[in-house]
Amino acid sequence: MMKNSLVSIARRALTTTVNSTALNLRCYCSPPSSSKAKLFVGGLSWSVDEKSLQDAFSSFGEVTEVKIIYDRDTGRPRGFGFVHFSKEEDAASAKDAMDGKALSGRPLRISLALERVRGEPVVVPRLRNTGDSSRRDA
DNA sequence: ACTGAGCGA
Repeated sequence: MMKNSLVSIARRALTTTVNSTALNLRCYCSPPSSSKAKLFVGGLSWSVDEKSLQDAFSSFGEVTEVKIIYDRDTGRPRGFGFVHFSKEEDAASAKDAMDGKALSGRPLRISLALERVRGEPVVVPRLRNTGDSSRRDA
């Protein structure tokens, strides 16, 4: 029970980007019970399309939404996307079935999509201290 | 043309 509660704790993925002037923080939360029908598909070939993913995943269940993430800087696909299923079990089946399978000649990495935290990414204007040594908080 | 380990506006 208690261990299950600990496991149920939402894990946070923190991406820290250190710049000369600012520190960019992006937080993601893992859904405890909801939005499990959302799959993160990584390792996608840069030549893959949304319709390809939809066609590949619709074979396992009803795909409600398919979106491939493109880089807004270069305009090229980052190589990963998100697939929404109407049923969580179908999403899990598709994940278990398509995970490790090669699409467009490239192995796919499928996992539960982490839900991005609401709001905009936290941007810290400046680092308080470089911290040459690990500081202990009282 | 080449590249990649990554969670979206």
